[in-house]
Amino acid sequence: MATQTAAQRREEARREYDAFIRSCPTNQLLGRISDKWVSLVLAALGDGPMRYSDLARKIAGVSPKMLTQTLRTLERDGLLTRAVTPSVPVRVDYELTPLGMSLRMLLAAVKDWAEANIEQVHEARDRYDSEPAAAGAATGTVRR
Amino acid sequence: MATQTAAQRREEARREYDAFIRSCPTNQLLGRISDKWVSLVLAALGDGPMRYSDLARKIAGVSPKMLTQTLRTLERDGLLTRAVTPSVPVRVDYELTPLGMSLRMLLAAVKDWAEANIEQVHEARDRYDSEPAAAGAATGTVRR
DNA sequence: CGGGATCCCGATAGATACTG
DNA sequence: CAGTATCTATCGGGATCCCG
Repeated sequence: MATQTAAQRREEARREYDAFIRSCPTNQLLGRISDKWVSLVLAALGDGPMRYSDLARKIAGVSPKMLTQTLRTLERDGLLTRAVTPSVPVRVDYELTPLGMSLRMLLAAVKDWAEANIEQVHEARDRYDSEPAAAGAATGTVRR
Repeated sequence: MATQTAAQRREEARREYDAFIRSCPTNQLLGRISDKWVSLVLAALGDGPMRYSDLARKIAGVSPKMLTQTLRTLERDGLLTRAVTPSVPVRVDYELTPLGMSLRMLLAAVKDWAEANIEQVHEARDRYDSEPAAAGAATGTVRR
């Protein structure tokens, strides 16, 4: 057991890395905003408060479970507020907090970059895909 | 079969939504940058070109497979270049393109937001977690 | 109306082993 | 050195049913 395999060394490194990742604000944020539904909820609530069912209709395609789950984590992180009105049919309103608004701004920046550069990305992709895959093309990997 | 269930209607909506999503540059970009390794590779290459094994060592914890996969997609999207030098031991250098640099800037903006606001998020989280879960607390859900 | 609890499946990250 | 090929364990996401 003297000589450590490369895999063993990498596993140890991975632990440190994992610990680092969890404490890294940037990765936490990336994980949050890249969530499939988060950006849509944030966008939807940008026009003002909405009820649960309004959100469900506006986002169209989201299951109740995912909508609730998304809203819960966003509430937990202080990005939106949840107001329950105990009327006869219950009424629940969601509204962005200033912090949520702020995140929405950041998302807008992301959107701007995407719209400004997506064309270049697509061109690069087309170029790459139409490449002869160089000489040899050993196993014939198709890269799709 | 006259009455459509809510699930059926939602499924149809989901198809439209999925088509929309795939064509949405913002979501494409979010998917890309939120990839676990992409941000790390981009960060690593910010200091200049690096060889494959240098990246593997610097990123520490990544498996060969994931590193290669990440590099390939980034190359395909025109965010970095891959230069093979057919010397005796093969040598491969990776370097960011201007587009890649640009994306790195965006990521920096994300990082800035994260570092500026992560504390607020953590505070909100602590507050949320220490809440009595309101009156009634029916099923005793613990929310962890 | 606004959810919670549960089961299930497809996608994928990662370990492992091998190659030019 | 710079990957590729394969298998498996995990896990998010969705469907479904039920409750306050």
